[in-house]
Amino acid sequence: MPEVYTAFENEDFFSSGYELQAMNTRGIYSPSSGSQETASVSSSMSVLSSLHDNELTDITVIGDPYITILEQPTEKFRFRYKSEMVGTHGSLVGSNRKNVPTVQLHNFLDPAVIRCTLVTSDEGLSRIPHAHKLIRRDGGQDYDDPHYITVSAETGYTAIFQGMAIIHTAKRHIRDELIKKMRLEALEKKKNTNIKAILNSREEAQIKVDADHYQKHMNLNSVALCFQAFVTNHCGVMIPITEPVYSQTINNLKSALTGELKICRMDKLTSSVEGGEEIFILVEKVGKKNIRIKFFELNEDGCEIWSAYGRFSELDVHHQYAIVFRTPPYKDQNITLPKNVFIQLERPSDGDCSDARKFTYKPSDRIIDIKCLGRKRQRISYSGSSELSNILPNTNSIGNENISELLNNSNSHELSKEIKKILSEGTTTPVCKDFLSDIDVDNYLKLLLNSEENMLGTDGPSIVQYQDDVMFAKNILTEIMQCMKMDAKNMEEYIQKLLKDRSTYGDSPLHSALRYGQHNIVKYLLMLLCTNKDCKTLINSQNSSGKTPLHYAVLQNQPEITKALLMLGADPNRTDDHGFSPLHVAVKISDAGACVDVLLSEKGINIEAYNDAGWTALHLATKAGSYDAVCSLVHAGANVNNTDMSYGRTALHIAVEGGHKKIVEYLLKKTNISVNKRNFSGNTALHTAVVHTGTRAKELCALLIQHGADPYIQNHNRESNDVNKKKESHVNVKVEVHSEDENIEGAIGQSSFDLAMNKPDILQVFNGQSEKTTNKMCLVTTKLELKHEDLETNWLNNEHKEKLSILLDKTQGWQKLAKQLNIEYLLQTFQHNSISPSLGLLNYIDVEAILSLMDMQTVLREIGEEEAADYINEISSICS
DNA sequence: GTCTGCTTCCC
DNA sequence: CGGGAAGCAGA
Repeated sequence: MPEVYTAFENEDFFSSGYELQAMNTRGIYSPSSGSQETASVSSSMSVLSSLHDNELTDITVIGDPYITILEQPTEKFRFRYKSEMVGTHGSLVGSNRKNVPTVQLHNFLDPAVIRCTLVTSDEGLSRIPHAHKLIRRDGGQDYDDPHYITVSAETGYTAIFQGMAIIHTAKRHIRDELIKKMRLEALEKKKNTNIKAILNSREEAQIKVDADHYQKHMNLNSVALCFQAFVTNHCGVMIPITEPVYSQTINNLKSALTGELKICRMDKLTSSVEGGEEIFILVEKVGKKNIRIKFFELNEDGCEIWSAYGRFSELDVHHQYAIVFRTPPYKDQNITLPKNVFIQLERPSDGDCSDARKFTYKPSDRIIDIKCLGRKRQRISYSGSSELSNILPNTNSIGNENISELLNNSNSHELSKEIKKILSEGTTTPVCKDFLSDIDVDNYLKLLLNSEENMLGTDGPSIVQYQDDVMFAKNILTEIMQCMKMDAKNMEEYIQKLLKDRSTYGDSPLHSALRYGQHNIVKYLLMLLCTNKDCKTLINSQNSSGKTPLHYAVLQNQPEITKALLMLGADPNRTDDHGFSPLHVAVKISDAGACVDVLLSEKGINIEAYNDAGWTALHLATKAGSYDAVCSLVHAGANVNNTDMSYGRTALHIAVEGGHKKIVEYLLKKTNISVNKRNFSGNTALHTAVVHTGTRAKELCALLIQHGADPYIQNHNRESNDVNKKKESHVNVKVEVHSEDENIEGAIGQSSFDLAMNKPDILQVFNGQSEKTTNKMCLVTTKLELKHEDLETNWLNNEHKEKLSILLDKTQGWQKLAKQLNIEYLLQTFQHNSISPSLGLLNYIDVEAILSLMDMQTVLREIGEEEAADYINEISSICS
C-alpha cells in the first residue's frame, strides 16, 4: 500500500513551509527531502515539454502523462458538520460500495505524488476549490486536504484514497474557507514560475471578490474530487505533470436537493386503467417545485415501453413529505387482465429517481363485455371452432337465426315497454310458468346446450374461472327452464333458490348477465323477475363490492335496461362499497348521457348525495369532463355551489383543475356559480387555473377573469420567502387604494397574482383586464409605478425585461444564465413559456430576488453574454 | 407567532 | 454508522 502524506494543518503550507527541510517522521510530504528521488533518465524518453519553463531537466516521460480513475467515489455520501465528527462515521467508498476511490498515473516512469482535493461539481463550468473540507482519518487523527499519495512502479502507479470524509463547512465559514483555498491555489500557480512569489494586494483583493461571489452561488450539496499528479523540482516546488481529472459528482445524502428520493408509503397501489384516481403518497423530503411521479412499464427485456406522470400541482405537495396526486390513464384502455407497471419519484433538476414500486392497473368495469372476451378467447385457443361470443344471444356470428328469432328481436328498446305491459297488466301471479309458456323452451334449451359444447376445452385455470363466470347467468337460466319443463313439485322454491345463487364477486345471475353484456339473458331474467314475489329484493341485491344490477346497467350504458330496472323497483340511491350511487357511476362515463337522464327522471333520486370520498354527482361529472352530464345535473336542479367534502371545491374548481374549458364556460355563463369561492386551502378557481400545468392555463384564467374572478384573493398558504416580502408592500398599496376590500381579512397567503409571478402570459391576462375595467386593478399600475421609482431595489421594468429577453432568446443565453444560477431544473418550464423563455426566466429572477442588477451584469459577462450585459449597464447608468 | 433550513446532538 | 430529532436563527 502506498504511503499517504497529508499536508500540514498549517494553512501556510505552500507559502512559508514549502521549500522546507525534510519535515518529520510522520511522513508529511517534504519535497526537498532526500527520500524523494526524481530522475533516472532513460534515453528513449522524450523530455516532457509541457512542463513549462521550469527546470525539470531530469524528468522523463513517454508521451503525455495522464491520470485515470480506476474507482470512482460513491455518488451519494453524507456530508457531516465538524461537530458531528466525533466517533466513527463511514468514509468515502467507491461507487461499487466496496473499494475506495482509486486512481492511476500513466505514461510516467518515475515516482510522483498524486494529490486529491475537493472541488465544485458544476460540470462544464470551471472548477474551483470547494468550501467543504475533505478530511482523511488515520490513527484517530484527522488531516485536512490536500492529500498526497506517492506512486511508483512498485505500486503500479495507483493511488488508493482511504478513510476520507467530507466535512460540511458551516455557512458562516464558507467565505473564509474559500479565501484560504483560493489563496493557496493562486500562490501555487505563481510559485511554478517563481519560487519566491507572493500574492500582491490586487490579487488578494480579487480573491476576496471572487470568494464573495462563490459564497453565494456554490452548490453546498455537491462536490467532486480532483486528482492531479506532481513531481518536485530541485527547489522543492511541486510541478504538475498531468492535467487535473475530476471524479463524478458526490451528492450530499442528507439534503432535499440531492438526497435520496424515496417512496415511504402509498394509500393504494392500484388504479383503474382510466386513471384519475387519487392517491396519497408519503415521501422523503422533496421540493414541491422539483418533483414528479412517474408511471412506467417495462417489457421482458427491461426496456421502458410506456410512461406517464401522475397529475398534481404545487399545492398538492404537503410540506415536503407528502403528495396527493391523480393517476394517469394507462395507454391501453381495453386490458382485460390487471396490468403491472411501476411507479417512482423523479427529480427534474438532476434526473435522479427513487426505487420503483410495483403498481397495478385494473381493467375498467365497463370493458368486460363480449368483444374482448371473444378476442381473448381467440388468442389463447387453438381449437379454432370455439367462439365464445357464439354462446351468447344477440350475436349474429353463430348463424343461429333461431336464437335471434326466438329471442324476439331482442332490441332492448322493447324491454321497458314489455315490462311496462306486464306491470300494467297487474301480473302478480308468482308463477313463472305462465310467463314462459309463451316461448319455445325446448328449442331455446337446445340451442343453449349446443352452444355450450363449444365452451369445452380450456387453456388455463384463470380462463376456466372466467368462462364459468361468463356462463353463470346462462346456466342458471337454462336450469330454470329445465326446471319449469319438468313441472316439479318444488319448482317455485327451487327457481327462487336459483335466482339467488351467486357467482364470483357475489354476482347474482342478473349482475353476471349485465356485467358480461348479455343483454338478452338480462331481458329474460327481468321477465322472470317481474312475476317473482321477491322481485324487489332480487333487483336490489348487492354483489361483493356492493353494486346493484342498476350499477352495472349504467356501467354498460344501457338506458333501456336502466329504465326497466327502475320500473321494477330498483333503488336509485343504493350505493356500492365506496358510496357510489348509480348516478355517481353514470356521470363519470362520458357517453352515458342517456342513462344519466333516465336516472335523473326518477322521482326519488337524490342528486346531491355524496359518495364516501365526499363528492356529489356534479363533482364527479365535472371531474370526468362529462359535459352532457353536468348540463343534465344542473337542469335537474343540482346545486352548483355545493362543495366536495374532501377539499371544499365547487364544480368550478374541479372543472378548472381538469382543464375542462367547456364545462368551465358552461358553469360561468349558464349557472349562478360563485366564481370567487375558496376551497379548504383558501384557493379560488383562479388560483387553480394559474397553477394549471396544461396548455389551457391562460384561457382558463381569461375566462375566470372575464366572469369576475379576483386575482387578489389570498389562499392560506403562508410562505416565508421573498414573494411574501414583496406581497407585504403590495398589500399596503392595496389597503391605500381601496381599503374596504372585503377579501383582505388580514390573511397572509398567496394571491393568484403571486402564483402567476413567473408566468408572464397569465400576468398579461391579469394586466390586460386591468386596463379595461374597474378601479380594482389600479393596484397593478401602482405596483408597476413603484418599480419605476426605484430601479435599484425593484430591478428591471417590463419594457427593459422584454428588450433583454429578446437579446437572450436570440443567443439562447437564458439557458446558460439559468444554469449559472443553479435553476436549470426550471429550464423546461421556461422553455415551454409561450411568449419567451428568457422573459419567463427574468420574471422568475425578479420575483425570487435572486440577483441585483449589478450581479446580473456580472453573471451575464461570465457566461459571455456581452450584449445583454452592456444593455443592463446602459439602463442602470440612465437611471442613476 | 410560525415556518423552514441549518446545525448540533443523540442513540 | 445511519437515522432521527432537538435547538436555533433567519425570513
